[in-house]
Amino acid sequence: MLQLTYIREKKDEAIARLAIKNFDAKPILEQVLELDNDRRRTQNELDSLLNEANTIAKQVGDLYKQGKKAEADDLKNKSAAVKESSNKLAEALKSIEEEQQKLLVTVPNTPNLTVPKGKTPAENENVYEEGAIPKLYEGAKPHWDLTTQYDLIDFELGNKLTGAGFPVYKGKGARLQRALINFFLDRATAAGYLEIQPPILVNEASGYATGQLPDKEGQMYHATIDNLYLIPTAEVPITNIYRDVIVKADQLPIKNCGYTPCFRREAGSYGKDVRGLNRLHQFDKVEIVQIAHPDKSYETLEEMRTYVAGLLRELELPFRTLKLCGGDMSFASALTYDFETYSAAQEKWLEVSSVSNFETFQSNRLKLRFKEGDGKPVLAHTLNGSALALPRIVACLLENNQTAEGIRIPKVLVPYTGFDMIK
RNA sequence: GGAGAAAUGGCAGAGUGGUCGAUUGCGGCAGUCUUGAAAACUGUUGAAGGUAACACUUCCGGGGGUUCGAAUCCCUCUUUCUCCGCCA
Repeated sequence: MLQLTYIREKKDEAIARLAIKNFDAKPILEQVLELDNDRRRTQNELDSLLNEANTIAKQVGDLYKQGKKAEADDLKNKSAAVKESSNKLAEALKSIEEEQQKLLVTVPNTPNLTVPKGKTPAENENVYEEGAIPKLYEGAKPHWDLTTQYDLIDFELGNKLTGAGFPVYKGKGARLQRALINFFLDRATAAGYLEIQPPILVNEASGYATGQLPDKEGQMYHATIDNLYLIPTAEVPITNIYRDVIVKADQLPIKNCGYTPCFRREAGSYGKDVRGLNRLHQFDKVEIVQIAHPDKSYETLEEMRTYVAGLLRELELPFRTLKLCGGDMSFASALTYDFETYSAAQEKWLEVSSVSNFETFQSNRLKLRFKEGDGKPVLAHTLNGSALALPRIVACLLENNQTAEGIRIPKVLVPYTGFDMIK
């Protein structure tokens, strides 16, 4: 959620920046500001009425002490009238605030000024590319055939147990999952991230604070009996650790990482992109989260970007980094880098990580602030990224490393898998 | 799941209807002293709205109520603790 003071002070800048996301902010922001004036005026009136009521109450107390009962009763009547009008104003204030809030939550984050204009993924800016596209041997197969051939992942069985998009990993397939998770967690810990193991169900308040609710409600699995949501990413519980928290400036940056399964309903996704591991309802991911000083958050973003690139390099996967254009960015992000690895048998790039700076967009809803010395609390910047999501990495590893003799495991993973070939 | 107790500022812990946003201690910050530090002493120290700055308003787990007036009384929800039951 955008900060009201920002809209108040830099409305035109906000409108210009939101135009990069192809969002016409002018009418909404103007309405928000109008409501803001209403709100302040109403609050002022209410405050002076309450002041009056407080004064009367004190006088009544004094009069009783002095034994002047008749005068006290007089004042009590006066108080009743004041109370009636203050109640009315309080209600008006509440509805103004609600209306304003309703509008504010529909406004996306203002993108960084370096974000390229554009509407579709085709307009994302390819900022970096590394690694050679592998040439596969004759008879190479897509991963969904390899997983069957080597009995690594059983999609049909998952379908029986739960439904489409819930695969069952078996034997070396399961071991490869565990290896990747441990590899990612070890690397993150070595890079200074504190490992967190959060709950994978969260309450409504958490969903709201990181922005999954109310707009993306249909994308989360909802355990209605207890009104809990299955997390779509570890970002939700980990970022919510800092909801309503004021940290000290010298604690920044805060670096957390966590492995969790992630659950996504993926309502509205069809077609060949959902084949095999490309799009699942349940998948595993290690997430990295940072809370940074506003002056440092873009340095932090670059650091995270370098970190993710390092992981892909170690896994020997060809990858590229895209700076997302305004139209392809998420609602909450100010700047996002996507990482894609090349899937050699599918002959296409697959998104495996997304690293974003949210600036104060999340922290405003979270009320996540930091304090410098005796200064006033200031909203911190939040950032997060996948490091990494497993399924598409697995797809690329299987496809790119397949040989007539079997599938080769990258060197860095061998200590974790305990085998160097899947035969 | 049953019975009882509790929820107050970063922490501990007073406060049971009237200058209580809240005594006090610890912690934090600033200063005095010191070559420096510690100790001691002095001062300061919650958040939100509002204002040019004050004023002013709101917040004592959440919500509602009683009252001229609520941290204090009532209702309700949540959470925690103790005992019992069940259990990976």
